[in-house]
Amino acid sequence: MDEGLSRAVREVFVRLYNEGLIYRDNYIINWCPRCKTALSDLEAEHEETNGHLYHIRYPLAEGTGYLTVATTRPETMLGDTAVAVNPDDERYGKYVGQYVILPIMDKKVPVIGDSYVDTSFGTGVLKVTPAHDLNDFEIMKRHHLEVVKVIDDDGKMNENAVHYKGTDRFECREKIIRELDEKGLLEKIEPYNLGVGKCYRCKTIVEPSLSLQWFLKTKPLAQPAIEAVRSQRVRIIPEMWEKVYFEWMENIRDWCISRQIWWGHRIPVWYCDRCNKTYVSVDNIDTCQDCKGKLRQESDVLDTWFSSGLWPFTTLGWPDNTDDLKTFYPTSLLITGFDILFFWVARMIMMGLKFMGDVPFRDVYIHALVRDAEGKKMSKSKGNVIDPLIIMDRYGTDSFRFILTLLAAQGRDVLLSEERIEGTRNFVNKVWNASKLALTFLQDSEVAPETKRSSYLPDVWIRSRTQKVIREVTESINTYRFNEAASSLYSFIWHEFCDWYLELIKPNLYGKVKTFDAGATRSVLYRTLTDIVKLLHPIMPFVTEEIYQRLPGRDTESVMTSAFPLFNEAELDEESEANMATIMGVIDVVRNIRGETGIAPNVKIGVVIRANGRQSLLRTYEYYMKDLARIENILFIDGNAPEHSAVGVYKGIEVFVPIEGLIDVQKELGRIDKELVKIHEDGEKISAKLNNSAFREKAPPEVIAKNEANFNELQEKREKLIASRKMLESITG
RNA sequence: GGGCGAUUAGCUCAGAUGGUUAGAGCGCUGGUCUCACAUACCAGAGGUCGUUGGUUCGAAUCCAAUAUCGCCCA
Repeated sequence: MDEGLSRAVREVFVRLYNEGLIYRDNYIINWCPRCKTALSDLEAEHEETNGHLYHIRYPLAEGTGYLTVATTRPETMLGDTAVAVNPDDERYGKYVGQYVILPIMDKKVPVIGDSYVDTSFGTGVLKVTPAHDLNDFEIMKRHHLEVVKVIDDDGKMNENAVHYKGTDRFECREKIIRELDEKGLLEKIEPYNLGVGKCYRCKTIVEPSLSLQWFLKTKPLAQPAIEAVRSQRVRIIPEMWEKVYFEWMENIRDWCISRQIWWGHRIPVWYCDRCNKTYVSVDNIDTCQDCKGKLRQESDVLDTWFSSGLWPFTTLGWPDNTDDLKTFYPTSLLITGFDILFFWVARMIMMGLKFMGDVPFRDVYIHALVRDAEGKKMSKSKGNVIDPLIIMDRYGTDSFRFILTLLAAQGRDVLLSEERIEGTRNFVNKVWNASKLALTFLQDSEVAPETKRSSYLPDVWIRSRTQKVIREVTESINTYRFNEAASSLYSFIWHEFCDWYLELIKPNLYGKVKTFDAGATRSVLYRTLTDIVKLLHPIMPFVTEEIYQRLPGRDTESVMTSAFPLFNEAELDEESEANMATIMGVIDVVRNIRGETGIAPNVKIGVVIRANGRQSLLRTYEYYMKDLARIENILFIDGNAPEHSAVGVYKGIEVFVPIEGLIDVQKELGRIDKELVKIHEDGEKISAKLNNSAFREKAPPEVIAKNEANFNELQEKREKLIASRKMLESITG
């Protein structure tokens, strides 16, 4: 044990003891017969188990007849010291004050009345075993009953168990049932599901047992800790977990902190065997002050979670007021799993408030749990564990990290399958290949291209989009929505940067188009690639570092030490984004016609565009549209549409593809019809709103305007498609 | 028994403070080895948002009930 931490633990123990918050008492605790130690309530895990409810007859002491008790644990009857009924129970109320004979033991025990007894459970008669059941123990205190322990620390019956002495508790159960049956006292056995407490460490069924242990009074500590979360001095994220925290804290019970194991902080208490005096001390002591007798230190140690709860300040040097403590307490964030919310987080908050007078951390982020593809918790015994090392070996660390981030939606567990990891491996591959291309465009120079403002639309657009992504990612990370950060990056990089931007700058950088300043484009490419690498770095550290190392004129030795991109509003450009949308929209229309009507990819086509006022924009970027949609030539028109052609519409811009000899007219008519159906369905939904007078009266104007605009756009598109359809039809007709 | 959560395309899931014509990845269908990437590219199909009521001009989103599943605490 670390010297400093040991001191701190003792210090805490002594202070709490002196304040009366730590005490030693006989109480029912969870005992693990295998580990031979007491456990806290949290360390006894309750598990639903198929068991039985045994109905046993306890003969009345006076006269004939009996009371039938129902129990799941017949072996404990040897330690019964009473039988309890609800005094309001019409069936049994009259027996209160009488006695029954405890079978096997042949012992007279009283029938008592206690409102704790649930009349609807079992027979309504409860056997009371104060030494082996918490509720029975409480009843014992109310009625001043005798306490008889019948199970020892090994889980075997002890000397109080008459002829069952030395028998294992479960074996004893069987034997007792047999004996009762032989004596005609076993009424029936019913199947019954019950929650059985098991040792969290070894899964042995714990024995509730009366035992002398050390306890921490938790209510006074819990109250401020509840308040701290309620007032948001500590934020638990996702918020849902606050409810769980409150639920537990408000029903908290005293904490059994002593353990009978050989490892741990030994309890700093000394006993004088001669005069029975007890000392509690930070420093070791060996002689009794009163009788000068030799002192014996408590052999029990503390629950490991006791010292863990002190971790946020003891690791910073407490109880000394060190610089570290002054500087770093309270810390800003704790990231942990929900399974130790009570074990650790709640206790750190309690202890922090108690000893530092302040919370140990501002935010607690409860991360998701990784489960297998079926949603099962991974466990070695089930054999469904996905070994991260094997996965990283197979798919790469970056893709493994990326998939975990992508799936880490708040408040939801992560279901992991190899198939999904494949998807992010492909993304990593995409990033690498895209960077490889970008770097070939940048490698001419040793230094970073000087920052230039570009007049090339895709450049302006990608910068504007990059800024928005920077803003989104930053915001997502700040609010612990890591999956949103990952998915923003995924779609931006793949579907905007790679699918569009890189394709759009190739003609300029390969020197095929000289109208735009290639140097400016190179500068934009450089900045965008750099931003992407930095944005991705927290999630994909290895590939990004590899790329960063290849960037000419990078500003730091490693991407790790470079500054995370800062949102720069000056690069936002809505108009350029709209213009790009137009160009991409027109290209999409052509691709759609090609794809759906089955024009072979290697066939170049002619296109006629009625541009609806966007002609100069489209003309400027004509080359790129041709390039990306495999167009031979574009004809801009104002007047009549070409007769024999397929048609598509983007925001009022009509795109005609003359199909003579290219496309089956029926196929094209079918394509148009499909689109008209879609437009009709969408239009219905919107017009239903617009025709509703209540909507027009009560909806905000901007919502109405938006719906109207959408509706008009659909109508316009519809009219244009219908016009073209008619023309085509007349040709075939 | 008490509490919390989930239920959206074949599968896995996104959808802050109600206003979309409900999205993504994988899978599926058709077509491409187009000079970064076939771990790719292009196009496409696929959903009465568990059910029933309610609030509202308007509900996947809010409320209530109900069903199924999961988790936590007794």
